[in-house]
Amino acid sequence: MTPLDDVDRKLLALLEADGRRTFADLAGEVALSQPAVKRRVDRLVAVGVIIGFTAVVDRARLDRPLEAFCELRFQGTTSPEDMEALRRDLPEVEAVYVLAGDFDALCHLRVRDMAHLREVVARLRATTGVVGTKTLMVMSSVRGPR
Amino acid sequence: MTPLDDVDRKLLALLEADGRRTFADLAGEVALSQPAVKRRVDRLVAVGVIIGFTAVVDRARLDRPLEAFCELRFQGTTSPEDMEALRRDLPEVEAVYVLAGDFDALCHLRVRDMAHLREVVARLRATTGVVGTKTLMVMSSVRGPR
DNA sequence: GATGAAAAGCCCTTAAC
DNA sequence: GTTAAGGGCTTTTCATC
Repeated sequence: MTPLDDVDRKLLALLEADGRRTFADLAGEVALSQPAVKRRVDRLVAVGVIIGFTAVVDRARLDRPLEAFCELRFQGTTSPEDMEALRRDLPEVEAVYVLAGDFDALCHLRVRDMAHLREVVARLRATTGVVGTKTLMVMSSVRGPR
Repeated sequence: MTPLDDVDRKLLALLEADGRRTFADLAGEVALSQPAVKRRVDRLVAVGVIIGFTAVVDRARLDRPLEAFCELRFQGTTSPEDMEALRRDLPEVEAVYVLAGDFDALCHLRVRDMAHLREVVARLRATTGVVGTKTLMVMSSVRGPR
């Protein structure tokens, strides 16, 4: 596949900052015609560099104000795929990171309140292969589009 | 402010799944007129439930295959705002989580390679207030829309 | 306070080059 | 990569419940 050029990179940056910018608008920024921009963006999606477009929702404001990380230790027979399965099985798990080092995985959690967190951690600890956890509370966080 | 109803929640779910869906399209899904949908979405943005719209870019495929976390310890005089400033100052920092507990903050990092990671961690360690770090390498991760 | 209808203008998309 | 054109979408205004 053709490598990305500077125009593609500019388009990525612009669409990362505002995923709803119009092709007409983007065309002006990169000094290209509208159809040319559309073809480039379509291609970026097709090759998977752009996974998709999404609304960034503030879950804290919506329904899950509490955020935490849970470091997990698994027994030696557990595969990375089994660890990643936590994301599929528990809706409170936003992400699972399989680690090299001390702990085997890191779970990013979002919950309604402490009782909910207690319940989720209990479910994690009851998961096959999990032999230990260490939970870290998040007091505040920053991310999303710059 | 008016609390969110089921239509708002439906719109959020739809826009999370596809941030570029048209208002006309959304209107069909929630059985409302186009202007009504636009007003609701504008309101969700205005009140901050929708932080913004973005293209989800696969940085691993693009230019930063390596992912890591860096746990940070700060001296007692450092404010949470100062910790969060790392996200603004270092482009390799995807997110900063201010923690309650052992470490003071957790940085999510994305880098090109090990040399790049070494450089970023060095910059973190050279940051005012940082007195200790512990870096965790990510071997694989799962997240994004289910 | 929120909605629907209508209209003008802009945007998207396709086709042709 | 460009231009051109049709159709669709967005956005504003205004009347309504």
